[in-house]
Amino acid sequence: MNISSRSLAELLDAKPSQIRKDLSYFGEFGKTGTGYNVPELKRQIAKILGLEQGRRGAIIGMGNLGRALVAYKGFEVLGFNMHVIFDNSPHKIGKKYSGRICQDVKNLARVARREKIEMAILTVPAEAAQEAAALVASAGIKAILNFAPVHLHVPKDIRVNNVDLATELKSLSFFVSGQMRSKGNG
Amino acid sequence: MNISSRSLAELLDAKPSQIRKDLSYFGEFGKTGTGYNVPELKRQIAKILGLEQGRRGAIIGMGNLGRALVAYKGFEVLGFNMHVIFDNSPHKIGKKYSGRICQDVKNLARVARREKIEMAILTVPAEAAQEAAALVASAGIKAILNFAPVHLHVPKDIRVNNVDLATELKSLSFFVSGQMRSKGNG
DNA sequence: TTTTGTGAACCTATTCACAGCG
DNA sequence: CGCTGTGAATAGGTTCACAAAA
Repeated sequence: MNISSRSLAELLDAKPSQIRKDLSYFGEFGKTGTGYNVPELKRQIAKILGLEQGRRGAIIGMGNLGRALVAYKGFEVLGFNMHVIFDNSPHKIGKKYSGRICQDVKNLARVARREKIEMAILTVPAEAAQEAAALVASAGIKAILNFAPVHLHVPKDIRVNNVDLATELKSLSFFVSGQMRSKGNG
Repeated sequence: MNISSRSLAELLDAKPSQIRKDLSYFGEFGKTGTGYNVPELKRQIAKILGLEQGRRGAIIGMGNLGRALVAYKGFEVLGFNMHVIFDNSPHKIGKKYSGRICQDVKNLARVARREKIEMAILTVPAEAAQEAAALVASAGIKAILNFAPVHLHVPKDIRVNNVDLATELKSLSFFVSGQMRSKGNG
């Protein structure tokens, strides 16, 4: 099964040249006149993203959002195992969520080492986020997906991706209010 | 209470010139030698984002994530009312979630008009997302915050902001795998 | 002084356009 | 032919650096 940069671009609504340029940064995956072999391209992208061997992560914060994420089945098929869960509340530590026992976040470093955790999802309240991030950092975890609406201060070898729903809604509000130039705002 | 572009930049970790340039697109909010008056700046930004009068939204899809979002208190303080909720399942329609009665998504257009809904949060399964987006579009709603991991095809006067957790995790995986140039990837 | 607002300079990203391969 | 990969050309975004304001 093959696909051209043109079809790929239609699917993602982008320009074909963008697809080709982006892929060209990592290798030559296409065949002139034919396009890209889909299973092969998929394999190559998984390799680029470091998803071949699977990645293990922890979810910190068993509030509504944290519980929703533990229950979510969609990560596993991509090679993510996000099943080690933490909280700081005595009411939650030891309880099971989606079949996993909630651990004390104080033990993050120890458990993370044992479970080979490489990434952390932060679903704690805003007030608790910076402290949680510090724990993550001192546990040697280098990647954080942060849902708390605060800017985290972390050592610069740690990557933080923020998912800020309030910002997304503000962006939509700006669009709805009708003052936008034309293209995307953040 | 005043703040300089320098302090603001430190807080957000950005360059001061970035702060000043960005604000300058919308007006002259600062005082030379003094900086920006904080409450005034806040008011101006709320005005720019169209948040003065508050915005009303619907949440479509009462799965784990949808229920977590209805329960979330953090939107209201920003001026968002996201309390009209929908699903397509007979098991959920008529049930209460965080005190709100779940409506049949088939009635989206009628309810949206009555409730002056301007934005929609989509928390439906991937397979249902395109159909839900079509319903949103025909209800006259022009802004969508989409949590489903699919690219939505909508009329071009509709804005879609995507929150794709799988993409975020892939981005972190790429970082953890250690092949990154130095700065941010999407 | 201090600090804004802004052209100019710089840097990065996107798109074009075409040689060359199958 | 059809289509990729890629330099060259554009466009877009960021940072510099300074005149003017307080």
